[in-house]
Amino acid sequence: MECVKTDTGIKIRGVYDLDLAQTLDCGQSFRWVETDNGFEGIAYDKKVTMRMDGDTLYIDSANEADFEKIWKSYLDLELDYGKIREELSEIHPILKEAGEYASGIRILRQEPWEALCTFIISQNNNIKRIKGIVERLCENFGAKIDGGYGFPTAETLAKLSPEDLQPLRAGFRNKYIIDAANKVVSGEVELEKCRTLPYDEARAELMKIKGVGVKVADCALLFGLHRIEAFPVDVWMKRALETLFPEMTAEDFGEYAGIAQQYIFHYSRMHPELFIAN
DNA sequence: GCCCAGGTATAAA
DNA sequence: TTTATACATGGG
Repeated sequence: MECVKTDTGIKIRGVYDLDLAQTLDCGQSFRWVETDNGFEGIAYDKKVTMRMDGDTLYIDSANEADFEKIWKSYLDLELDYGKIREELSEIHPILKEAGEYASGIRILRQEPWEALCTFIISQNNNIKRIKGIVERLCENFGAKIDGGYGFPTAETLAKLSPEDLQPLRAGFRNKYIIDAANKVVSGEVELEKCRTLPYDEARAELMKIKGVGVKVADCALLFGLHRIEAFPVDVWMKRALETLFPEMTAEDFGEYAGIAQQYIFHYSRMHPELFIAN
């Protein structure tokens, strides 16, 4: 993997197991939009555009320092997903097939607070509307950056009341967002501790927040704190498990359960006919 | 109008 | 411990 400067940003040669559509537009992050030039989005207060050409990743509006500091980690480029797919393939033949089908998915290392907040918004909601609410959240309360708005900090939101979030049109989730901000700022919930806490305790830590149940907690752990053993189960995944892996539970997927979950989710979404029976 | 969307809090069985 | 219902909003 080698990063060099270009006219418009940087390019990185030797990037494998990465498909930007599968990774940036699969419901783990809500701030990426596909344009003519690639995927445009904001993370860590930086706006960039990404596109792939073979094994080369182009990131426009980025520099080499930010690649080392932000984007290499954000795209999880130092984890060998090919090797992980091999290990998962041993667990179950369908997992092998799902992995091959969605081999360009990576688990983003998003900012913990952003992941927590966006998945609170995601409950009983659809991706299109989630993206709209997140966009309004950033425009209204995020810091102005070059080309857009960063994700608002917990400190900023903790100063507000649920009524102040009315412009988001997020409905009953407003009070959950404010509760999360308050508990993160007061230290009652320590996000960083959730990186190293035993999984069950990390989950319980996040579930102190109103509006955070097992699903939202698991998503925040997986996508915000890179706890890749977390295996978020929603209504769709529950059905996929019952149909495709009737003999298995979430724990059986092992230390890479979160990656397995993403493969299964993508695979099952692309093969809805498997579930018509229900 | 009705149903649903990568759920959760709450009350009741 | 398990099961039913409300919750805000917007698109189909």
